[in-house]
Amino acid sequence: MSKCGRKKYIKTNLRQMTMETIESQQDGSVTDSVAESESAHMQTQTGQNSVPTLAQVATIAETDESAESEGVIDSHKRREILSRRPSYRKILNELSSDVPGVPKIEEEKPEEEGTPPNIATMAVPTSIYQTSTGQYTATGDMPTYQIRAPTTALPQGVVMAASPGSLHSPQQLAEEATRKRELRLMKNREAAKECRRRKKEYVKCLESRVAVLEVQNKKLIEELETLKDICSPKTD
DNA sequence: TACGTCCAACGTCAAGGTCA
DNA sequence: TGACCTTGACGTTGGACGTA
Repeated sequence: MSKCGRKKYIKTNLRQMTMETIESQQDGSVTDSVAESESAHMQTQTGQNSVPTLAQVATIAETDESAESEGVIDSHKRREILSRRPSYRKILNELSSDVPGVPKIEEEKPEEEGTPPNIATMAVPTSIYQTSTGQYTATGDMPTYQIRAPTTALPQGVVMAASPGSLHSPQQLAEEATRKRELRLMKNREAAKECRRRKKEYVKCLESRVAVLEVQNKKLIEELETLKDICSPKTD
């Protein structure tokens, strides 16, 4: 790890520890604005009760504090409380059905739909890079890393097509497990990218909606003032 | 120019959600 | 019910930018 990288690693850990300390002392309030908007949205738009609101989170946290004398919320518990929310696509699509003008997050690209599921849909990057930590990335913007050429012309998933019943030796089973893991990681990699893209789109949409609502609010206030002026009796 | 800081993006893990 | 999907959390990285 480079010096800068190590420094950032230490800094990140310190920041994380600091955040945990702060959060444990803030009545369980959430500092993440995205999570805040999502929770608030969940309460107002979908009406689902599976995800606690901010107030509920705070209440739960306070209850925990009373239970734990030190007042330190277990990070795992917080994670359980805050972890699950509906997908951005779902939230936004529900929102768009309620409010005209709110764009929907589009479904998967047609080119992906045109391919068979699972194995054949695996998108294999043209260039796969291996980082210094052994990670792989397909961004293509890291020239300092050596290019790791694909071992075969076919996606790895194609090899996965072999039926498990044909595997006998422990070595074959191990290879199969490794391939399954690599396939899962690759799929999850792509899913994470897509998820982040949706999240950005979702946040943009919320921001634009805030702007629209602010304008509407301003207009209504002005209208109210005008009506007040009209309706109020003249004193002189 | 070296260094520090911030930020965006990434890969991975874990856990809840969804669906056949 | 198991396989797969989705997404928050975490750790890591590189680039941009300010500063001494």
